[in-house]
Amino acid sequence: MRPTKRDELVQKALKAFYRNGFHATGMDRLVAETGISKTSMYKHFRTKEDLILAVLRLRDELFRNWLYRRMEELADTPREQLIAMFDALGEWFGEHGFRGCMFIKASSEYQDGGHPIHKQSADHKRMLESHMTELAERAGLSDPGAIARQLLLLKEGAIVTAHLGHTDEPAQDAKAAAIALVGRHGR
Amino acid sequence: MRPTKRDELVQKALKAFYRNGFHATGMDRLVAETGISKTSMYKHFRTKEDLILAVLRLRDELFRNWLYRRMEELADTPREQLIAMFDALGEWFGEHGFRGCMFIKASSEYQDGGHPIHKQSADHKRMLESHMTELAERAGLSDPGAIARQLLLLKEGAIVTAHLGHTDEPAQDAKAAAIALVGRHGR
DNA sequence: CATAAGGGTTACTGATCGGTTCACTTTCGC
DNA sequence: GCGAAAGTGAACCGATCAGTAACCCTTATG
Repeated sequence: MRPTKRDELVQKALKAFYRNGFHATGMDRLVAETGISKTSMYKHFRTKEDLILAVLRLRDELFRNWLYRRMEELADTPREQLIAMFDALGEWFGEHGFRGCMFIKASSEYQDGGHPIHKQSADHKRMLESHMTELAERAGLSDPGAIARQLLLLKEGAIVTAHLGHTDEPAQDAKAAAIALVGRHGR
Repeated sequence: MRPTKRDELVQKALKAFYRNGFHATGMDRLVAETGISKTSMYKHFRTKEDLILAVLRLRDELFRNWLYRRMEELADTPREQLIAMFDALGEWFGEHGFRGCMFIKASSEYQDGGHPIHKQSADHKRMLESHMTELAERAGLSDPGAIARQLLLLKEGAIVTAHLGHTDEPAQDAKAAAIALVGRHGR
């Protein structure tokens, strides 16, 4: 358990990539922004791609932990927690520095479906889907898989729309839609 | 001022940027793929950014024309046309070469809200919104603005999810959600 | 036929890209 | 206190980045 430079690098690289994009952030810029020498970077990661994959792993962990926890804090029942996802998203959209979903960005810059970065982004979405499906099951909704996928479509749509419009309004729109969808899936 | 090389350049650049991304597509690569000399390119466009803006203008025109027309072909009433949007999207997702929404990509690579490319992408989404709102009004739906925004959230979500998962299934999920949403907005 | 515009060719700029090398210093476990 | 591991700084690699310059070829119109 040696938590030091490597973790520090991944954390700071996460911020830099999130703020500026992957292709647009060169390794030299990373050196400048993180204060970590290039030699060190390449001792921990063979390539920039490896570093990006590590960054995405961290992001996945942080984001899912945050979202799941926030949903639980905001509501008690599984049914209400699914709805509360959009309140949590609204909070995120309102943060200054919000720049959309890192995995959508990643898959936009590394579009080929076979690319490791693209695959890892897809994994993140799949993990979200299975969590939401489980929640929908516990909520006793009919066709939990379908409702989970629909809610996630609203989530992704809200994220990109909030980013494009620099507004957190999509969170409310998505929440209203979510309430309607969950409502009619009966209990 | 006849329509020739300039239009040809924009069309071919559109394909190249769509396939490979903006930062990842250099001007030299564009020369190779389009067969048009760099000198010529820079006679028509002062910078790469100008070229990208022209590409996005073309894309906006092509995409909106295609979507609106397809919606009209697939359904007769405004209400049904709103739903048919997701059938049209499903067709798009199934095309080989589908790589998601060009404007989401653009705003992912040029994240700063003040950047012209980001702004133009936002314009595209706004035009979609006003069209869908109008359609919702003609359909006699209550709160046409809200339903239009909700349907567009489903649309954006479906696009990114289809791209990430290499499947056209999100179109059906989104359509089912859309039917539920439009249904309860009564007439 | 002249001329001018549109386009092409080739080579080039300075900056930056991802990645490597080398010589050296700091930190830490034993 | 010694040696290995970890980290640093700076120079350097070939390739590519966006963009420019100089010169030539074709074509259409007067």
